[in-house]
Amino acid sequence: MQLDKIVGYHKALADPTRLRMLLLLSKGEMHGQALAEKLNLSQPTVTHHAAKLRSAALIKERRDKNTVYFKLNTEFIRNGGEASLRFIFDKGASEMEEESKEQNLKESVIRNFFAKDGRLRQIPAQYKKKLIALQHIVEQLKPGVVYSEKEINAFIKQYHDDFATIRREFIMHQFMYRENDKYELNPREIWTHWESVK
Amino acid sequence: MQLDKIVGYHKALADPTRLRMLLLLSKGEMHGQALAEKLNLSQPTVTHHAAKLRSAALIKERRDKNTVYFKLNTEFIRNGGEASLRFIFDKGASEMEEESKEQNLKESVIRNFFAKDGRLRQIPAQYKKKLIALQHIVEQLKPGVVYSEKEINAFIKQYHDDFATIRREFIMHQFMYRENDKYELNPREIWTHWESVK
DNA sequence: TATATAATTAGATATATATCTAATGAGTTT
DNA sequence: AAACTCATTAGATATATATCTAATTATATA
Repeated sequence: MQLDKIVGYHKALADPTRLRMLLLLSKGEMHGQALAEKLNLSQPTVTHHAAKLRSAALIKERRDKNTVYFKLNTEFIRNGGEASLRFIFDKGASEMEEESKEQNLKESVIRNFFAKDGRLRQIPAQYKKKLIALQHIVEQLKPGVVYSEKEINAFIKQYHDDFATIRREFIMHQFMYRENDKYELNPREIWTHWESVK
Repeated sequence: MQLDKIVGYHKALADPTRLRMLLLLSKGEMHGQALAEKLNLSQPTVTHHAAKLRSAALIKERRDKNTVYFKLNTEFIRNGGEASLRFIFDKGASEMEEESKEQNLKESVIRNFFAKDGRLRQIPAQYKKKLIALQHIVEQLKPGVVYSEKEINAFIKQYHDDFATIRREFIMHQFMYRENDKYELNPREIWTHWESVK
């Protein structure tokens, strides 16, 4: 049971200093020293908070020379808050100890929505099943590889003709990360954040 | 929503025991003893957590005889999560008044620190005034243009001989942005320094 | 009135964490 | 190589908080 992920998410946001950091970053990326100065904190304190925000997937970092720039993980923030409480409502009558149920569902989705040749028959309408199908496809991409939009489209078309929709869902649900029309897989921790809990 | 409110909201959700309470309550209302038993906790501990959830408006209570029943504050939970992060993307309205107040200071700094030929007499020691002087200079650069370090140095030397210090301050205070020795103006929203984040 | 049940408050303790300074690391510039 | 700059790690400290037991309060019933 991954309550810990949700707890971590809210812990990251349960501190005024970190909220102020996010507020500053909402205007654009900043490096550590600038943040420390704006917030009247020491650099180590900024590092401390940045680590928490990063491990909750709320910010991303980029390094230039020896300075590190932080910026919001915007897409995640937009979706994360809502997702973090969905588990309260989406949870059926089933108890927490039934994690195997998750596995069954996964297998049934793959069995029923994917043809023998591996193509996706149709995009599941049900939220949970859709995520499972998306994840099944996205797992065929290689971590760390930067793909062009063309490449992503071609890749998706192997599975389904509506590549535009699926490509958008990849971004929407944090399976991938897009910058300047370059696509890259997000780390697994980010896109296994919630779905196992609901 | 105020910063403290948001912090309180996330603090309430930043604990596994409280999440499990919400999960239990999502199936229907329960009284304290039942919760204590289900969660393997003492009654006082349940009281403790219930108080936190209540003051974050996540649950409501009802009393019958001498037992207290808890239930989810469903509407709030459905809306509150989204709202709690919207502040990051909204523009703070209270910052507007501050800006007019600072206009006077700005004029006085430009009057006192810049000579008639436009050169900077000296770099102000006071933090706020220094920022104003830096901004006054940096505003002469064109947005969107990528400058080399040589060009930046030459540009600054029109205003002051110590170009190295001022160039560093440009970066430090987010007026400019450096990547691979190329310099570029940051968008104005980033270096509008005098809205402090309290 | 006395007794029983549920909840809260008080007080103690252990763990977590926000922050600082000092030391170290990593990368750049001279 | 030495000096510089930004970031991180280590270690210390103070505050917050999750949990317990014991005592108290509130309500109901015999």
